[in-house]
Amino acid sequence: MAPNARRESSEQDRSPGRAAAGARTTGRARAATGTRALKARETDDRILSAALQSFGTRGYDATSLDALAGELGITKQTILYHHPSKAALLDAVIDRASADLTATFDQALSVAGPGWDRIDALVRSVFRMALRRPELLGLVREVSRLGAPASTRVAENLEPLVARAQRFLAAEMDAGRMRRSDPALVLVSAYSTVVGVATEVEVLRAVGIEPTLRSTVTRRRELLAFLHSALVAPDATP
Amino acid sequence: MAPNARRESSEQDRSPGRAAAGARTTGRARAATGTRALKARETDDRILSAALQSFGTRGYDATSLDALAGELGITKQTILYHHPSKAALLDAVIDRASADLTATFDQALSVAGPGWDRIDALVRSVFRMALRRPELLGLVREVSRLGAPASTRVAENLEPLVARAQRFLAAEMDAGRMRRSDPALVLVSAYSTVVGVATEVEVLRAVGIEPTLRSTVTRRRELLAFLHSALVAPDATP
DNA sequence: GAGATTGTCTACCACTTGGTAAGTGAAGCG
DNA sequence: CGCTTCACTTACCAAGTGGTAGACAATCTC
Repeated sequence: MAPNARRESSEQDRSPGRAAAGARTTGRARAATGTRALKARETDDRILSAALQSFGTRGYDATSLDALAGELGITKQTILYHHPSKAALLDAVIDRASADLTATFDQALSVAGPGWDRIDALVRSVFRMALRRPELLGLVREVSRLGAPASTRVAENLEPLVARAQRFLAAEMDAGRMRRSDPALVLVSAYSTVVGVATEVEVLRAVGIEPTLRSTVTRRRELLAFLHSALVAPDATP
Repeated sequence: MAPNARRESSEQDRSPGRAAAGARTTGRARAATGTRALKARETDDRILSAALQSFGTRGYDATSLDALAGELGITKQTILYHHPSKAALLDAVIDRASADLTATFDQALSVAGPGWDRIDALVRSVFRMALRRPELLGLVREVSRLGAPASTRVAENLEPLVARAQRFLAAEMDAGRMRRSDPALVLVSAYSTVVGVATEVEVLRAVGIEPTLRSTVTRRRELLAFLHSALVAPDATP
């Protein structure tokens, strides 16, 4: 069954890490940074990585804690020690994926120029992610399918990113470099298109496109042209 | 687990109906159309409807045969009588959904004019479907996620539709009414965009759009503008 | 170094999963 | 009418499911 009963409050009450994260030297109050705690955090890290991988590709329901533990060489109960339930594990995975996504985009945008170049950089970033870390986009889609408690979390986590994108689109429209329309709707269209083209391998295969590296480059170029035509104001760009 | 071991051949060997479908008067060889067989076909129909609904919304893994049987007021074994396994049930559901999709599109295109009007009609058709029969598009996406044996079946079933769309795009490009580019790639972009916008309710919610009927109309209009800008050649349309 | 704490494991449990075996009653057939 | 076939059911089952209880050894605290 889908995860229904999830505690909505209580934030991050799961045992190790996080609680004192951010401050490297925790000082007094709880030293907590011995070799033991460190190794535990490493275990938790491996758990989160494997869970992200599996949730994002196989899916949440299709991933069992036993299987997860199996491929990690630990027992299921170790997972349940770090995360009190499967639903809580999903929450933690969502948080990690959100952080990864945000970091990747921030990095891509930080080296990009102004105007259209930012969209170009973003699309390239998404395609690179679809190739190298397909589980990230897969998780977003999977969680969006799972609905209520989990999808809300993703939405909250990615809200800064969304807000930033909307501000950018609005500014571009104000400057006359883009066709004027509702930024939120343009964002949804662009998001659906980019993620769809980047991820829906099966659909590509259905229309006779084998997803090789070569064809991926072609697709990206084609998509950028598609987006450019749709977004940029007719007399704005060289 | 995902459905892996599925018999690939043997076509439609599931018990009732279908075998002699197409010929109203089966003549000799097996009368098979008594009140009993009829009622059986009706049962199978209800099974397929409920399964399509559940597979398309909750997902394949999240749907148990017990739950399915429960909401139908029959026993799980009745389902397994009509379809030898859950995977076989999925195949049957895919066939039904494909037929529905094809029929809907055919109908939409049969009343549409030439050129851009055909795309307009198609997009409207998809949006209507996303509102009234969300399980159909949901199933396509779900199956595309499940991969290998099931997704192949969808691809095969929808191949005529895809081929038709590609021929249409190629013709439009030849006539100079559309920007010249790879029809297959344009099709993927358009597909991703339309289905994405039509189905990803959670994403919409994330950017602050509540999916009311009113906003759906707005989104559809906006998307049509988006597609029009991306596809139509600059000096082709009024 | 005694005792508390922490991370991990062994053992178990109630429940659900897809699937099988063996009927059962009624419609169809000669 | 007797007998077969068909649509469907009751009764199971082995293999998993997420989750709990408790033991145990390594580490940290004093």
